[in-house]
This record gives sequence, C-alpha cells and structure tokens, in this order.
Amino acid sequence: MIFFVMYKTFKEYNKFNLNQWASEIANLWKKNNIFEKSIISREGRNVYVFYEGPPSANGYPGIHHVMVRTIKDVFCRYHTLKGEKVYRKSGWDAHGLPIELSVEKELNITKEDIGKKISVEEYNQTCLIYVMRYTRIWKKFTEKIGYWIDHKTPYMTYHSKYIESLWWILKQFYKKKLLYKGYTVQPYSPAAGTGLSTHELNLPGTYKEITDTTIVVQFKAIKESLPTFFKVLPRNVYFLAWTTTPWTLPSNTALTIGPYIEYLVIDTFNSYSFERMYVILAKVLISQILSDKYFPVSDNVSLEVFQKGDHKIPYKIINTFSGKSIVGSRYEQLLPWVIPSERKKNAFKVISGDFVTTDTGTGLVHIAPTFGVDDAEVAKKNEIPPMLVWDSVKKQALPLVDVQGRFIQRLPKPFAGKYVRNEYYNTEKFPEFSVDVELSALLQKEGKVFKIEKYQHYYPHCWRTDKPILYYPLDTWCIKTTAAKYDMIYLNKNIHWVPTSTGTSRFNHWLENLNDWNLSRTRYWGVPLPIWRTHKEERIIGSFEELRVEIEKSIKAGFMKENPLKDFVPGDMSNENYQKVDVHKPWVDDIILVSTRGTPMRRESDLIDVWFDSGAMPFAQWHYPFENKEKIDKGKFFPANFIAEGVDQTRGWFYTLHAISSMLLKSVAYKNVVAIGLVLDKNGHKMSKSKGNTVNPFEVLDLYGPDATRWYMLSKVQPWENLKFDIYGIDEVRRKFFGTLYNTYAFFAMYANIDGFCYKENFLPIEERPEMDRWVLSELHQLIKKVEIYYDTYNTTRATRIISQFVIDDLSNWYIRISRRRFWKEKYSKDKVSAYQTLYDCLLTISIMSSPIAPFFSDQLYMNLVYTTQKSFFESVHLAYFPKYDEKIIDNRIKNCMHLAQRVTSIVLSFRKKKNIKVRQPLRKLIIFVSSFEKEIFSLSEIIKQEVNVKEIQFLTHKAYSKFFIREIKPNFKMLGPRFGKRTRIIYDILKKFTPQQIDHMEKDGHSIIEIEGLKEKITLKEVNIVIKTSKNWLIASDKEITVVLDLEIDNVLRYEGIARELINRIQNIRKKKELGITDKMILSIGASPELEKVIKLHREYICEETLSVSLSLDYNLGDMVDFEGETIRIFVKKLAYE
RNA sequence: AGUCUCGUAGCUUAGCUGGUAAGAGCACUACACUGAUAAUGUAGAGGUCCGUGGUUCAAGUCCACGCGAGACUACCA
Repeated sequence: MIFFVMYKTFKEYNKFNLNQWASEIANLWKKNNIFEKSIISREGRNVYVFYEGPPSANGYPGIHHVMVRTIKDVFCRYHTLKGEKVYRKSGWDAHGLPIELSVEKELNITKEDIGKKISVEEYNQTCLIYVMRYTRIWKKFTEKIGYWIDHKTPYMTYHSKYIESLWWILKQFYKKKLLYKGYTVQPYSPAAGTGLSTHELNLPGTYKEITDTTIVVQFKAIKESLPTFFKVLPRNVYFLAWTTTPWTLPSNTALTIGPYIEYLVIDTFNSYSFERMYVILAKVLISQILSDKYFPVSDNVSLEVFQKGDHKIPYKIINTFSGKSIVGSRYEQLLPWVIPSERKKNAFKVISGDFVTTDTGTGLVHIAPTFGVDDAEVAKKNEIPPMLVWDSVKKQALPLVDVQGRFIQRLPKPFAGKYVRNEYYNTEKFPEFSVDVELSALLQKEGKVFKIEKYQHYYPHCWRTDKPILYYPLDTWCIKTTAAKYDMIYLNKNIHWVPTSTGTSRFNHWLENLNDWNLSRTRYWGVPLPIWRTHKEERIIGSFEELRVEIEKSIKAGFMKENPLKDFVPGDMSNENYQKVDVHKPWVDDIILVSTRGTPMRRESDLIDVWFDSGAMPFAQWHYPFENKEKIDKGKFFPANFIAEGVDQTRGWFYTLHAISSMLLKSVAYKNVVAIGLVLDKNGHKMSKSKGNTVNPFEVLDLYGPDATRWYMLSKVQPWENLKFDIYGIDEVRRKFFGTLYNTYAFFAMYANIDGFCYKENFLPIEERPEMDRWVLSELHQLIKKVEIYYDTYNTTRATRIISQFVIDDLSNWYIRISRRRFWKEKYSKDKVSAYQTLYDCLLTISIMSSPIAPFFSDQLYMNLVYTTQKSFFESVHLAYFPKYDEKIIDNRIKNCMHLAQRVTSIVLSFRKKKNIKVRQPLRKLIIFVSSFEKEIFSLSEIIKQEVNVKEIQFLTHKAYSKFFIREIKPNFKMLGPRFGKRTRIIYDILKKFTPQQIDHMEKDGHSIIEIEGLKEKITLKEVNIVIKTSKNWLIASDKEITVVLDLEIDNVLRYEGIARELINRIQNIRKKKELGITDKMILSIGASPELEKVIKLHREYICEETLSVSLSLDYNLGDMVDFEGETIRIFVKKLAYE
C-alpha cells in the first residue's frame, strides 16, 4: 500500500527557485524509490535495451558529460513514458592507460619504476583505489544532473566475473582462428621504451610539423631481370625512390610500384656525379623530380655534347610502360652492410602495391618492412623478408635499430650505435650531423643519390617525451578483424545512425579500411591475456574453472606447488566465490601450465587493450555465458535498442561493440546509435585544460540547477551537433521557459485556489468550450503529435523549441493574456470551469512531455497538479504515460482564424504606437478586410476588441472596398515559371505595370490577355495573386491577405472612458503598493480637478467594480499624491476590515 | 595530407523536395502593456545567406572549385 500526500489546494510559492525544486524532488525520488518504480511498473511490457558506455574513472566529469548523460537519460525516460521497461545498468571502465598515467603522476613515478620502487601488486592496488575515488565523484555528478541509471549493481571492468567473460570471448575468437600472434609494426616511443596506442597518437598536439632531410635514391636495376626492352640499353638503369627517412634505407628489401601507373625510362645524367644513365620514375612526376636543373630534349646529340659544368642537364624520354611490366624485377642492394636472416633470395625485388600514389615522390616506394606499417603489410603479402639479422646473444633475429632507437653495433662506422634521430640524444650531446644527413652524404659520394632536399611534413610525437615516434616491429597479439570486415559492413547497414552520415560515411569508411586489432598492451593495470605458451604450443584459457583444472595438471607435472584457485568453487556464481579470485598481475604471471609434451608453459605477459573491455560489455556486464545466458541468447538484453556517446567514440566504443558482436554472434550490438556532438567553448574552440576554457559542471549546476542546464543544452543544438557552450544561455532558458511556465502555473494555482477548483466537475466536452479554449487545446494536441515525432527521431532541439514556443507564446502570452478576465471576474460558471480545465490540461500535458528533459521541474509541476485534483494520477511524472493526441481536437480553421486575430492585433497595436495612443484609450471602430469569411472569425472579434480596445469591429470583403486601395499583381512563379521558361521575366515586368483598371478587369474576367514577343498569352487569375499594397496612410495597413482600417477619432465619451481606465491603473498600483490582497475589498477616495471629477462620476461603478471598492468619495485632503495626466491628484485607499 | 560535417544580422540560429525584395531569439535604442510576469508588445537599427564559377526561367537551397572552422583518420614513400 502506498500512501501519498494529498493537497487540499494547489501549492503556491513566494518565490521561484529552480534549484530548490530540483533538490527537493531529488530527495523525494530517493525516498520513494521512484527510479526503481519506473522500471518495476513496466513489468511485462516491451523491454527497451540501453547500454551505458562506461566512463573511464580517471578524472572529474566535464561539462560535455552533462550533455552526453542528459541525452542518454532523455530517451530512456521517454521510452518509460511510452510504457516500455527500460532497465539500465551503470558501468565503469576501470582499467587502462589513462588511469595508470594518472596514478604514476600522483605517485611521481614512471613506468620503469613499477616492479622496482613499487611492487606491481601495490601499484595495481593504487590504481583500484584511484578508480574507486572517481566513481564516487561520478555517482554524485550523475545524481546531480538527474541521470537515472542503476548504480547498485554496476558492471566494473576489473571484476573477476567481468574478466572471466572477456577470457571466454577471447577463447571463442581463438577457436574461430581470429586471434593470432604477429610480429607487427607499431607506433613506438624509443625514449619512453613503450609502444603507443592509436588513442595516444591522437592526443592533441601529437602530430607536429617537422623538417626532414629527404632523398631520391638510385637503386641499380639488375638488367637481366628487366623486360627485354631494357636489356639492350648500353648503360646502367636505376629505379628512383624517394624517402623522408633515409635511416630506413639500410633496411630496404623491396621497391613498390603502382600496377596501373605509367612509368618512364629516361636517358640523362646524375647531377652530382654526372654519370650518364637511365632512370625509371612515374610519368606524372617527371616535372617534380627533373625540375630546375634539367631540360627535356628529343635528340641524342644534346645528350652527347653535354659536359660537366653546363648549367642545365638534358634528358630524353626513351620509353613508357605500365608498372605491372616491371613487377618481379630485381635490383642491387643499396647498402650491402647486412643481409636478411631469412628468405634472402626474395629480397630486393620490385613488387606491386595499390597504396602507391603519384602525389609526391617518384611513383616507386622504398620498402623497409621493419619500420613501416604499409611496408610490413605489402612485404608480407609478397613474401619479401624484413631486414632482420640474427643476434647470437639474444638468440633471435632483430631489426637494424634497437629498442632504444640506435643502429645496432653490427653496422659499419660511423653509423653503429648512433641514434637514428638526433632528437633521441639527451640534451646537447647530439652529433652535428644526423644519421639522415650522414647517410645522404655517403650515398651521394657513392653516386647513388639523385636529389637531396628538405621536406616539411606532419609526424607523430610521443606525448610523454615529446620526441618523434618510431614505427617499430613488436610482438603482439591481434584479433583478425579484417576477416570479419564484410560481416561488419553488412551488419552496419542495419544500424540506425543519428546522424546518418556518421554511419554511412564515417563508420562505413572506417570499416572498409579496417586493420587487424592489436590487443597487446605492455602495461600493468588491465585484463591479462589468458594465453600460455611454449615455442611450439599455446593454450588459451576461457574460464576460471578451466584454469583451475590446468593448474592441477601443472601441479602433477611439478611446475606448481599449489593451486591458487583451490578455494574457488566451479559453478558457484556467488560474489563471495568470485571474490576469491583476482587474476590481475602479478598473480596471473606466477601461474605456469604444462604443455602436452610435458614442458612448462608461461603466460604471455601483455594485457588486453582496454577498448576490448568496454566493447565486450553487452556480454561481460551479465557475466555471459556463465550467468544470464538467456538474456543474450533469447535477445532480452541484446542487442541494445539505443546507445549514445560522443562522436569521438565512432572509432572507439561504437566500433569495439560492433566488432565484438559481429565476430562473436554475427549480430549488431545496437540498433540505434546517437553520435553526440562536442561541447566547445562559447567561441567555438575545443575545451582543454591548457587553454583554461573548461567549464566546471558542478559550478554550473549549483548556479542554475539541472533542469535549465539540460534544457539549454538540448534546445540549443541538435544532439549530434557541436554545442558552443555559453552559460548566459542557461540563464536565458531559466528566465524565459521555466520562468514563464512557473508563472503560468502560479497564475492558475492562485485563481484555482480562490475559486476552489479541484477538477471535481465532469470533463467538459471540447465542442462545448469557447473558441479560445478550443484553440489552445487544438494547439496542444498538435504539439503532442509533433513532440512525439521529434522524440522518436532524436530531435530534442525541435522538441524543446516547440514546447517552449507553446508555453511562452501560445499559452502564456496569448491564451492567458486574453482569458485573464474569465478567471478573475465572473462567477464560478461553466465558462470558468472550462477555462480551468483547459489550462490544467495544458499544464499537465506540458509537465509530462517535458519530463524527459527537465525531470525535476516537471515532476514538481506534475505533482502540484495531480496531488490536488487526485485525478488519474501517478506518484511521479516519471511513472506516467505519454499523452495521446486526438486528431479530432486539432482544428485548422480555428487555428487560422486565431492567427488572423493575432495579426490584426499586432497591426492595431502598431497604429496606436505610431499615433501615440495608449491601449487604455478606447477607440471606436476597426474595419477588417478579409478575402473570405469564416464563421469563427466573428466569435474571435470579441478577443480582438478586448485586446486592442476598440468598441466595434466590422468585417468586409476585399471586393466591396477595392476602390479604396492600391492593388498589385504578384505573379505565381511556381505556375508561370514552367509555362513560360525564359519569358517569365518579361511577363513579370508586364504584370508589375498593370493599372488598377487592368487589375479590375482581370478580376472580373478571370483572366487577362497580354502580348509578349508578338504572341498573345492568356494569364488566368490562378496564375497570379492580387494583393493590397501597403498604404503609406497610417489608417490602413495590411499583412498578406488581410487589411485593417482603424478609426482614430476620439470623442469625449471615448476620452472619458480612457481616463477612467487610466485612473483604475493608478489605483491598482496603489493597492499593490499597500499590499492589499487580490480579493480584498476597500474604501476609495479621490481628490481631483473638476473635469476629472466629472469622469469619475460618469464611470463610478466601473471604477469601483474594477478596484473592488465598496465606496468611492471625492476628497482632496486624503491619500497619496499622484501625477496624473499633467495634474496632481490624491488617491486614498483603505482596506476593509473583515469580521 | 585524406575523409566527413559545417559556414545565414554583433551572438545563437529557422529556412521542408529550388519559386522571387531572408525569418526568429539575445544584445542595443525608444516607447508602451501588466492585479500572474526576473515576462511581454510595438517601432528602430543591423544581412554581398563565406568566395568564385556553373546548372536553371528562377539558387541561401543543386553541382564544381577555393577559403575558413571542427571532428575523425593518418609516418601513405
């Protein structure tokens, strides 16, 4: 049994405080478990699955998190309103480099110190404590912004259960042959001694412009391997290749050409050694390579007569051929210092690669498989060996550069032991000439250089050491995502992306250019790879149970003394049981398994990329498949209906989710995804700590409260657009939308309480209500219809704007303004009940529709309304259901008429302004010309009368008074354009010059014949619009099809009434000043000039009625002195004491 | 460097499938209205719709190129 607080009257407030409302509501939610109820109450309904992208708990939340979390919250709440069950589990990304680095900074240690100054165990413990600290802050933040998510049973990526699921998934991949160990080239920082993730490479400021020494190198072709044509050439043939990293040249093992690129053989000279020779390069690059120093010739003579010292070198094109034809050709090793340890015979070949372009360089790409990602790939495909040499000490083949970034000792002087980039030397100790320069000089001396120049380009730098990174071959475990590429592309077509372009372009493009996923991370705080290996055998562990069994075998073999998992009970899914296991480093490294041959197997020491952690959350959050199997298998919690994160997650979480689900189950992981735009500062710059333009979300929330902040963010831009965050905008939202809505409620509450309205009366049929009510209800239902569409299409901007427009313009500034008297003046009549019911329904509907975005405010509003009427209500707005619109209530005729009335009002008010006649001064007559009559317009004339203060309104058609107005013809281009084509312009000119008589005739005949270019053309009335031109005369004004004429003559009767109303206004002000209650009666006395006395006598009753005066006397000795129309009068007011 | 998104008044923006002197809000100025108003109304000022070409009878809207901003991707040698 639930007990609710019931209110006898509608709650009224002295002051409006959004913040206070929010904190009160937050407490109520907690106290009454509203969030839990919002899920339980939907038991048995459709399930709407939402996945929470786990935030990395390594720092304070920023203002953009408000945006992201609000959007997630909005759609979950919306779907709850629609009656769906929206369970959402929170989650935390507890592992990963960012956390490790923060901890290192806090402890003031580096990676190298781990295991030395601090034990791995202690280190990981510190990471865990660090994470816990921030999850607390995040929870507080989440509550503060009103983001509803289940914090009681969050998924944590470091939990044993979570890790077990990850291991299981990896094992599945292994079984599917999607997991392999490979020697792959990775970004690597020699200075830091560690590989870098793509995430790290994309930190701001990583790519810097640097200037490198680049050379175009000559690789001497082995003629016999070339096509027959070359064999007859009398001199040496060279392949030209360009490189920005000369230090990779000793590691060269191949050259790549584009198979469909056209190449040339050219007869010319080397510009340094003046050797006459043949060079091969791409046709389109000839002008870039053979620039300034060279000039083309077509005869042999110029070549023959050339001698050293001539300032220009001749060249002659000998032949053209396509890249394909030289594939397989061989060349002499450029720097024959060492040879590859394997497959030597395959080295120094020309191969084909589709990545070769002719934008820069020579069209031939130098390949060093050890130091380039593309290089390694193309070499592998073509069975070209990498330049690795056998190290007898380490007993393995190593590249020519060591892990510190130095050339190995095996190379000749002066290169041996030198850092390949000068940046790697400490401070001032670097040599005068870098390896690049020295090597270029050497090659030049040997006549192997065609050209040397400086080149500026962007190159990634290690964000920790600020030094250029190296691409270096590392031993890593990879997931063969490329094998699932087409599945992923296909499955992506079933995902609804918001905005579409992110999915169809950006994400799809990314999928089409997929690389395998490098899983290995040489770190400490993360999920260990569950792989044990010998040289010949490897075993992957997919569960703790399996590990326990394997350890038992190992104990038998004598490799381990006892089973650290002995207390773990297989099959017992209790948390207590799982708390007995913590497989993090270093624990897991102590486990030695036994191979089938009886030899020890040791664990691969790396961790898994954290992105794998979060990408596996659909499964791991449920400890799948060990528990909750049906949640996934029966599709109850998979795939998600909805996820949302920042656009930056497209290649991050959105991708890892997609990849894992595609490979594991050939299914999408989510059906709808919103890629949320970024939050920039108010000038459109990215927020960053270094720029100092970040915004503290806690401060913003303290200042303006969550509702205004949320509303502001979602109304300013579409969820997927970048938001330029300006705190002033929140204040504006608070003032305008929330202020107005509050005032509307306050107005309602005040009068409803006076009249004792509690919605006890039966619901009045719409057709029995006055036009004004029918109009606002029509607008309301149209609003419901649109808002629903906008929510369904994730268009929060449109939704908020249209709600706000309804509240401010329609409800507050028009409906209430016009209807004020109905609430104030009359007795408790049917009309009044209609007004109350109408306003109540509007407010109630607004509270529900805006509740997803402004959850606190709208709940307070909702409760204030329903707890008093006790009519079909729920404990909270968040347990209510989205309103249903009624097409029958939407009335376009009344809408149009009201629009007309509003326009007329606007025109008349502008007349008054121009003539400086106050609205309080009544005027006699208003004539409105309309093109056609609508019944409703007559009933609305009362509204216009009241609003613009005129005594009489007359409606007439245009035709009746046409002779008084200047009329003009406007062509209907949509009809004339297609008919006349180029002649449209001429017709326009002719029609513009039509005289009033011609227009009259046309109107009478229904058409007009005009002559263009000698041809007679019939223009019908449908093809033009006849409009009344705005007259300069202040009396008349028109707005599109309506025209308004105002009688400005003020006689004494009108003038006196005006004065009376003016007087009432002053008296009301005094009442207010003297703090009389709104219903207090009073005694009134006025002292004024004889003329004013005459007015007072004439309008005595009116004045008394309006000011609730029981008596009105004329006395010049009492009351306040008030300036009134140039004279000083006295007004005395005394509250009547009640019994 | 490539890919994607975007560019409308000082600021934030609306402008549907091209239809003809470009609409709002904020801020500014002046005046008004108000017994719900931290609101509102009226008027004023403020625009080469980023630029240049093109398609079309007609371009803010479509196309191409350029410029600028942002994101993503990237040692493409």
